[in-house]
Amino acid sequence: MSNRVSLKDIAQKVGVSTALVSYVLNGLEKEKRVGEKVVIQIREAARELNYQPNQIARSLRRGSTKTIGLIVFDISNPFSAQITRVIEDEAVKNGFTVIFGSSDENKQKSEALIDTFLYRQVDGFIIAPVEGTENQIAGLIKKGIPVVLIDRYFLQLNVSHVILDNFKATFDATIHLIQQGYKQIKMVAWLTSSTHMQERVRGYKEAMRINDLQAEINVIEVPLSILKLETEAFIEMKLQEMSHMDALLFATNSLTLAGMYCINKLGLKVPQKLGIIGFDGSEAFDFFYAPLSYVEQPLNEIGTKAASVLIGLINGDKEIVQHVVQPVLNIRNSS
Amino acid sequence: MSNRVSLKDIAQKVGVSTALVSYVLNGLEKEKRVGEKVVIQIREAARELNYQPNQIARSLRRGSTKTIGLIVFDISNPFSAQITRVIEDEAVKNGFTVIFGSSDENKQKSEALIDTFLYRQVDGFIIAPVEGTENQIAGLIKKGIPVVLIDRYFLQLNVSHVILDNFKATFDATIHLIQQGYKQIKMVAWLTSSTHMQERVRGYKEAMRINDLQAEINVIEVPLSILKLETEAFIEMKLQEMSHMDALLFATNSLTLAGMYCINKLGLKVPQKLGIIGFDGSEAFDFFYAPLSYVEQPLNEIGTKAASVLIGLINGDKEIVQHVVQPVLNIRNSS
DNA sequence: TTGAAAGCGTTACCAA
DNA sequence: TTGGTAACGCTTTCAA
Repeated sequence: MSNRVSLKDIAQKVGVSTALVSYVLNGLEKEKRVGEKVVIQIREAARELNYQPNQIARSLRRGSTKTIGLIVFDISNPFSAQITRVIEDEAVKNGFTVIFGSSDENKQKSEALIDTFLYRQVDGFIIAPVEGTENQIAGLIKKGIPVVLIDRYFLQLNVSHVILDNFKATFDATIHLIQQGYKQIKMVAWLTSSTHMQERVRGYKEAMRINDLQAEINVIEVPLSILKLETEAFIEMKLQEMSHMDALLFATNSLTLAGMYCINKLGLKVPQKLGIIGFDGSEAFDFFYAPLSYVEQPLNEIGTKAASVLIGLINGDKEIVQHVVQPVLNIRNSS
Repeated sequence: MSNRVSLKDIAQKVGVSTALVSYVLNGLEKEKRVGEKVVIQIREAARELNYQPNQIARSLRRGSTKTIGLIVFDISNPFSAQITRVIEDEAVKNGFTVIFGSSDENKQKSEALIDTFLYRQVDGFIIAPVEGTENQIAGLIKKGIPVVLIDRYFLQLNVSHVILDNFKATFDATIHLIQQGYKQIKMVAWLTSSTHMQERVRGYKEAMRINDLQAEINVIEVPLSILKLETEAFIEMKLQEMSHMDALLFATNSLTLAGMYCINKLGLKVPQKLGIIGFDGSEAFDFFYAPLSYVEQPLNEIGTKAASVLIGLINGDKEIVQHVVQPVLNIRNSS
């Protein structure tokens, strides 16, 4: 009972060529000066046969699919999911559909996804790029395919991106901790050479430095290769080794959550014995016994901007847009 | 610098027809008995020219897109996001790509998404169906398009689905509360005639009934139309009106979270004065001062099963599969 | 063993 | 002004 009605069926029924039907159904009847009665007949027939245009055929012909390929780290992660939602809305508003994939921070998966999306002729990409995939991104650019990076970028690559002011994020957070009287402030970060992580570490260090606290600078670097459950154990171990420490600044959401479990387990008193600032929001932060202060990324702005820049590029904009959004420091009971 | 290399380019370069190239690049050289040197030449040329097959053209020709259309309520909601991830993995494993959209529990959006995905010729749908969209789903079935519903289903509709045993979920939870000595157990649910919600309410009522607690049955019904922030205020109001109550059972994740905010605000002592059981997991549950007991849906099973059933249908299975998964009751400090 | 050619459903060029 | 018809890139049948 498949409803495969094509332009040809309508054309036959009305007794005209498919061209006319196409014009009318695309609203070009004025421009192409199609006879009035023919227009009405075609409209009528289309409704009667319940005609549904075939986007695949249209895409093949037009050379554009009205599809955006989105690559995030993990769609089940709230950060990815929220930004995906914002991108979806902006895409739909502009008549685009989103196909997505999760890279799991894995180079091979990233490449496989890019290839799949290329085969499917996406009009452009929004990518949260995995470390070490400069060449994959560069390859897209060389092919002339519109790309916007989010969350992270590559210094050597002249590509549009929308990212957080990572330096300012941790700089402000550290300054706040110092103002609250904390001095032995340690940071928990991922061990990676990614620019965004380097910038977050630099923000912390710089804030410490200009307050004459160099001696206290100490970054707990968690290897990326570690499994989720091990993260907690690793941080716990490091915290116990730490001889003096009165505040902790976390570099990402996942590290914050792992840290919260540790702090609960070790029974550290927040904020009296230990000040904490987390990264990104989470409902879990609200229910920690001392609701967490945290650095908030304006996800709406990032997503909307990324999508609109990409759609601009798809529509022919030539200008590379590198947009930096400002973090918001939400202060609550934990610092 | 666009890399538009087609079969024809390779054919020309090697001096053969596009048919041969197609065979070789699809691995049919044995079956079609293509000459050995020709095979090698074609492979070589394809690599040299960096040939990328055009899925759009292939889809048009084959009449299948290897694409799954996924409609969830809201991709930014962790429940949707997690199940999406599972579906993604299963899809990728089988060579499918996922296009998705958020319905926001809105009939119009649901219909628009279905239409968009139809135009795009998806091979099948996985849908968490919005209340009142029976006809939209029925329309797909009538067209012969494979559909699998998740989370909810329609009694009148004979469609494949994968859902939770909703009755058992709340029945078991209520029984547990009763066994812990709670008697004045109230339920917080959405006000809707959806089967899944009705079943959850029924599970609660039945457990109360068989324990001679009919008199205590009381369902706080939150209107669906309410805004997120209002949910909290509404529940708070109802809780204050409640003259006697010693336990609360929440019917969904969002209601649980809203309830947790209220309980914190009203300063109710959990579990001494009030037992709580939530629905679905959440990191926030872990950090509530009395870590929450909750009914867990096996999301992995739901997603995997839904995807595999759908792929089965796409590949020609005729059988309608209606799969019910079992809830897991996780008991912790709050009950 | 190979190739010509017919489509898939649409759009858009160009001829009348 | 209107309407054929070629072409988008691929698969697949049929003939050579």
